[in-house]
Amino acid sequence: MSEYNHRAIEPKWRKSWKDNKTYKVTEDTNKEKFYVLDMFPYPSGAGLHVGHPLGYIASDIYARYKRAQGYNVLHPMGYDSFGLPAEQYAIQTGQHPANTTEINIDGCLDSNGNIHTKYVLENGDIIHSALIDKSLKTNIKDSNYRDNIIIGYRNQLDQIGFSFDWSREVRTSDPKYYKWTQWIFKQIFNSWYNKSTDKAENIADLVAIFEKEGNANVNAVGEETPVFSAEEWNAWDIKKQRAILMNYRLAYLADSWVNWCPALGTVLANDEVKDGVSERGGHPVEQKLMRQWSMRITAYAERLLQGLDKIDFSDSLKEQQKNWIGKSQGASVKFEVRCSMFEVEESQTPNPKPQTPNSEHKTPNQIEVFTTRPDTIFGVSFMVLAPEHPLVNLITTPEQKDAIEAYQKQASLKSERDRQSDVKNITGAFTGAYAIHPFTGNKIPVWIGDYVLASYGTGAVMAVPSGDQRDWDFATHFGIDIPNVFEGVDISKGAFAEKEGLIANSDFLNGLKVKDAIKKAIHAIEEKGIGTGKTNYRLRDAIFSRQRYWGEPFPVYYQDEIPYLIEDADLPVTLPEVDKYLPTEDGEPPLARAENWFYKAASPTGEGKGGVDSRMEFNTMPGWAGSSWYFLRYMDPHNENEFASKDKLEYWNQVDLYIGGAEHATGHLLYSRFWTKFLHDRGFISFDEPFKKLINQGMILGRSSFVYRLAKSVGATSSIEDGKKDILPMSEVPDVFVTKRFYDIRNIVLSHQNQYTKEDHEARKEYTRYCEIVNKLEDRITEKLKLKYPDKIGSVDYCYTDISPMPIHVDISLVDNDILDIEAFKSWREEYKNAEFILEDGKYICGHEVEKMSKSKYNVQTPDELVEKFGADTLRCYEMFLGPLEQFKPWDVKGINGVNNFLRKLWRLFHQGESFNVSNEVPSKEALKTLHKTIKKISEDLDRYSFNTVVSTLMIAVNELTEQKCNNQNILEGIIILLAPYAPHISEELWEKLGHTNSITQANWPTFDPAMLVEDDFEYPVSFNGKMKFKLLLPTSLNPKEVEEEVMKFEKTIQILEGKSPKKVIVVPKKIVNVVV
RNA sequence: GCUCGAGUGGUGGAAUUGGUAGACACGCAAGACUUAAAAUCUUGUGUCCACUAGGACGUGCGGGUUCAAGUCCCGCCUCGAGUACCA
Repeated sequence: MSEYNHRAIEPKWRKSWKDNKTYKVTEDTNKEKFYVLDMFPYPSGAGLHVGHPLGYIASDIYARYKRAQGYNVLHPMGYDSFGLPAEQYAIQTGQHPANTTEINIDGCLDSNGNIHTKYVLENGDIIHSALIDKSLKTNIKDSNYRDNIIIGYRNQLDQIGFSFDWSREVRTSDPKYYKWTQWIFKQIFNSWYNKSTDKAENIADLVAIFEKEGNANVNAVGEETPVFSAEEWNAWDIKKQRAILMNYRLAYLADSWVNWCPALGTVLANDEVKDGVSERGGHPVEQKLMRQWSMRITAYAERLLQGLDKIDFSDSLKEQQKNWIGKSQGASVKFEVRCSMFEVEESQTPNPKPQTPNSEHKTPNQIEVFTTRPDTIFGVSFMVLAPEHPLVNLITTPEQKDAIEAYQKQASLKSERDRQSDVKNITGAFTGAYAIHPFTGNKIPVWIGDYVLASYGTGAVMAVPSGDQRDWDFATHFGIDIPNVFEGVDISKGAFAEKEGLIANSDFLNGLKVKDAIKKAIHAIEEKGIGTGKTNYRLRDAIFSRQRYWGEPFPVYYQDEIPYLIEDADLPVTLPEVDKYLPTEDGEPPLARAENWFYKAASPTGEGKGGVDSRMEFNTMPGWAGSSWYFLRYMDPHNENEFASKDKLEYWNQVDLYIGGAEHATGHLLYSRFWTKFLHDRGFISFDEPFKKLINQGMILGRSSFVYRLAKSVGATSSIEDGKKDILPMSEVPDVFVTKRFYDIRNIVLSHQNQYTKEDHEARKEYTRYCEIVNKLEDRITEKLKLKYPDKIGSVDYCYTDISPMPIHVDISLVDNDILDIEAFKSWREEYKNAEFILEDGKYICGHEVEKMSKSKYNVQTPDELVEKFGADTLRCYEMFLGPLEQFKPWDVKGINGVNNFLRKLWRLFHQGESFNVSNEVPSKEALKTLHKTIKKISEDLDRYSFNTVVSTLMIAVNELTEQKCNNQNILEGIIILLAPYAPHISEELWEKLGHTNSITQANWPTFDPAMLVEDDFEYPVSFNGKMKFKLLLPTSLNPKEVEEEVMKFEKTIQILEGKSPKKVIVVPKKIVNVVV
């Protein structure tokens, strides 16, 4: 066996690793730990394409590298297995999502490659949940039925040779796992956020305070709650007490405006909505007021922001989180409102309450606003309220009532999306009411307008048209005053929004710089008692309910519509069986279909009694629930008493390296940081950031191939009188495909219609030539058709002159090096079997384009076929070799041969002819130099996560050793240890052949010895005025002065200087010489 | 619009702190082996001029700092990502 044969080597070692549990890891306090984690996947039936394993390969390499360095490495994998696709499929087919999820993960084939009988019907048809393409009926008698069978995520992953400790696998949909998701929910429910200690605390402590002294001194994050005394609290019944506590809980039930997606039948979190449509599926989303569970993530806004400084995430990701949190500093100010209606309407309570978590106490005759520019308060010439603002109905004068109501109605009909796309359209209505300027006493009109959002700040703004473009536009549109409060600035064309310059026309702020004016203004506002300095966040509380089936049930039941928690002993609350996975007729979530779903246990704590009046919660938790803490469960995945033991949590601690896609920037990565901080606050874990270092892998894009089809039509050339009846059917006319050159040349000719450069002339000539070929072909086709269908009317007409040839995606498997396999293409589709081709140099050249990989573009490359053809080691190296991990890059199979050649070349270093052949002689100085510079470079590269350059370095090493004809055992052993993280199978095989009985995964990373790289000579590049002219080999022992002398003596120097003497000579030892002339 | 990131041969990319631009690989071309093909090996390959020696230009564009700039600074252009009435 002298040739490298991955088909023999790779299965052998994968079996060995499995049998010997090579990658099983236990807590070993003698070793330093290292935790390498991948974002776990949602297991879809479509399986993996080459883009998916990219991050897993990188993390696997890093895990293996750290292991070789002596770390105890935790490197687990699992599945985020709750999710929409399985549920949508369940709705369509009635299949339980647990079944399809299992199929997608485990696959349908046994170890011999035969389908499990449970997926085969009596007549041999395969049940369609086992098929990748569900629309294709497939029978086990079909010769290639395996092509359409789900291989299973796990099987696909296993082929690539990852070093995951699979004994730690978790699945979020496994009741053993979600038991603890529910348990964590209970902790969050039973917690409140104490602003004084700046952390989450047990709600029982809060109850104790209420019982003792009421809530007057409680400084908590939560809904506005009227002050009550201990006596009042103690006198209330449990229902009332529970209702009050809901204002404080970190997981709370409230009526909130939510993103309702009718097509999906559920609400979505803000990060699940993109451009006004759902991220998954692109369905429209509307605002709806619903009773929902929410998580009070806003309590953590500041800590989530500050925590970013402690963690190593990319700048762009930190930036995204910062924007999402959206901190802004300024002041909140109250404006008095004068309105004759007040006396009449004052007693009425406003409703419905908008979602304004930050709003302070308001009496009905005040409008509270938030501003970041209190320095411009003298520039206020009107106020604007959001149309939904509760004050609007109270302050509107009778004369304006109709106009206001009409506007409110119009605004409420607009979806979020319409509002966004309608930014330029300025709309609003005057309420008839006036506010009083707190400093000037001027009357300022109060308007409503939908450019003010009900959900941000207080839902109202003080409009400063001179300093804010939106206010300026509004004022200009409605003819409102624009008082200028900036010194020497022209505001006739637009607002001046810069935070620079001096303030003018502003009484006590005149002549101050913006920064100073802000301070002074806040001071004055506070002194007057009309407001305070304030910080606002854009971050909203996270909606935690989903009206779906396939998610974690809440550990919650209701009595008198008050929620109570299920006892720990009764966890997990498992998903009940339902007849359909759809909402009920009255719009309740699918879980409401479950029969007799009540909490039957009597509660020992006396809160809620259980029984048939204790219905369970019908909502389920969102996708991010299970993924917010899974990295903790890997530490102790089988623990039945705790989510993970304290010791193990302490040992494994934070994730040292986390790799995954950037699409989770504001979802998963923010939520898991939030839960980690919460668990830290409540003393369950010792750290408050989950991920120390994060790398976002870039997407691998597909390289699509195109063929160009000419437009065709069938025209009637003869009349009916000729005795011919039917018109020739279009499908009988063969398609004509032109090569890429025709397409290009046509575009060139058309884009330069009136220019007659030489190139254009050439292009025209070439184009004419092509057109003639097309004409001839057309004649030939017409003749053929006439013979075949003598009694039909019509001739073919190719519209190459006025209709552009149409680029059509063609399956990349039919194209090699842009050359189309014409025969394969003809049999690809029935409609192409008679197709004709216009070639160039006898070949059909396809066009290409880089786009996202997708089935519909026929550019998907699966790892399976590459593993089959080249081996997993080649695939692993190639995916890394492609370019920097973070970068988006096109997939192109062409280069994979080069990487495969490298492994074969490496194999040959160990062999001579047919036999394995390594020597035990003392290695040459050269070979040692090659080895040690490789050790140095690879270690440095891996330390900075430069995965691609490592492959090049290994190639260089192998090239050099081949050149040196080195087959020295010591050297080659070093090289394969360095290679092992990238190509573990071949390394294990060669390691074994070198006589080792242990696994190469136990070998130590070689140590770099600088002495091996010491050189006697250095080849100095000598440049003149910075331009390199020649190289000169000089002893490294020379000092700069001596180097200069040697250079000046050298004949080429004298030649270049032409007798002139240099102004200066710069010598950087062992780097460069620069002669300045 | 705002924020962040990126622009280097025919292609993917390398150049880590300012110090030989284009490593490594693909592709292409020529040659060797072969009846032939595949595989393998050898050589060449930034552009232009000279086609030998050599010279000029060259990292999106324009300027600057420096003995020296892909790398630092200023101003633009293009592409990508995120975000968008956030007061």
